[in-house]
Amino acid sequence: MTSAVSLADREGLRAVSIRRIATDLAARPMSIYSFAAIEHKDELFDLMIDEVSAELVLPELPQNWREALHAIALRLRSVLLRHAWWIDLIGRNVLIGPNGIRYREQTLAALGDVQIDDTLKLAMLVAVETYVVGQTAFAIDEQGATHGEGRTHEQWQLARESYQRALIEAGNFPHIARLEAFQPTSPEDRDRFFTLGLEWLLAGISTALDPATTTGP
Amino acid sequence: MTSAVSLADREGLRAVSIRRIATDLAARPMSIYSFAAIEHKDELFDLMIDEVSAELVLPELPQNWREALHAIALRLRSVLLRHAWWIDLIGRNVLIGPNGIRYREQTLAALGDVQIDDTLKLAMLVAVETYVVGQTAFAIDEQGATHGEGRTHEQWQLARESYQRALIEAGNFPHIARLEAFQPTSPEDRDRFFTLGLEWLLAGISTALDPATTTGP
DNA sequence: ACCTGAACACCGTTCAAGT
DNA sequence: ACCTGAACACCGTTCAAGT
Repeated sequence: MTSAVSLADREGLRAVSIRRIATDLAARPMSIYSFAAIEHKDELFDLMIDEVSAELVLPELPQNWREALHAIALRLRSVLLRHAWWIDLIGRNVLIGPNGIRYREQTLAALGDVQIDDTLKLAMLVAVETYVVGQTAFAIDEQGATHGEGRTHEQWQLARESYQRALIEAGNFPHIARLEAFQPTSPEDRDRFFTLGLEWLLAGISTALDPATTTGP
Repeated sequence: MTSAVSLADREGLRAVSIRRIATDLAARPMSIYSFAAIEHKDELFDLMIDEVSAELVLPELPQNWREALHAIALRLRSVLLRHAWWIDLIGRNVLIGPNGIRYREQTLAALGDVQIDDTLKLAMLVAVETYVVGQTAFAIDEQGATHGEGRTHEQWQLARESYQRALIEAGNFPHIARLEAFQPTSPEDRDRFFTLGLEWLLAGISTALDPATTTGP
């Protein structure tokens, strides 16, 4: 459902309704069920996720496992940021469609030549993937892309700051006060946090692998 | 809103409606807005999140930074699993309430004695936290706690397996076929994946810290 | 000025009436 | 047997009527 995806990209997941899509397609609400071959609205979300999953597959995968995982992580993050509504479905819809499988095959291929236990291999891929998902959820949350339904982003940010400043001044929070940790992060901060953490995770994975068994330099 | 939290725990976030809560409280729908001091339903979710955020705060924080981060990560995971609906809000509602601030203060305290750049410190905390959120989203997704609205979990699992088996057999996915990677993971697998990845991440963070500056042994 | 019930503008989905 | 429009059982929120 290309139209559903672009609708969600533009107006958020809340705007995606059977009736709205029907109107956009100049069809009747009930026609959507037969047209998209779905029984419930949730299956529409599955289709949307599979559609954007196609964007996850890289044209070429670096030979070196670490570079490959790095490239996969960056791509996943950019796709999730491009389709921020995906985060709202992250606990509900497993990657099960055809494109999801292609993506899974590629992630497995990234560690294909590494000679380790299969469970460990899967654990490494899951660790990187879940890290990226978590970081992106944080980024989307912080950028407040999905907040400004009633008020603008600026208004929301202002309300948050003054509310929190009052809370912090009322209580005893030395670490927060020192760090000014409740300042909303900038996009640059979020990029930097993401890259730093990814490197730490990959470094940890690297030490868990016997260097002799890897294909990389 | 204790009643809203327990309702979400029992029946999922979808069941949480202004009208349903009003009925449970033997009140009129519109009374909820003044009773909970909210202007929009989204603010009810903020209140729910702050309520369960109280469970994040540990009674005692280990002195050693690595043990402290480990304990914080385990607690966050268990709270998120106990209130699985939280994942559905993960991209929408920043932790801004009073209890969220107490939690933030404690996480900052975990690295309080470590002598490093403040931004780096924040990056480490964000890395651990987002990793836990991502892993927990994966776990909730896999356990399918939120799926069984129409069909039971078993039916859903079966449908998923046969659908995917067909897809995999039709295409050319050597790595998936070899690993049987699309088998749904067991709870034990998910626990193991979580712990392994957390150790890798903490190991990576550890190497980024000059060992001499840490307080641990 | 405050409260509140009816009303409005939406939902997803059922189901019976029509072909 | 299939399609489809009306209807049902919900939503969040507005707003005017009542106090």
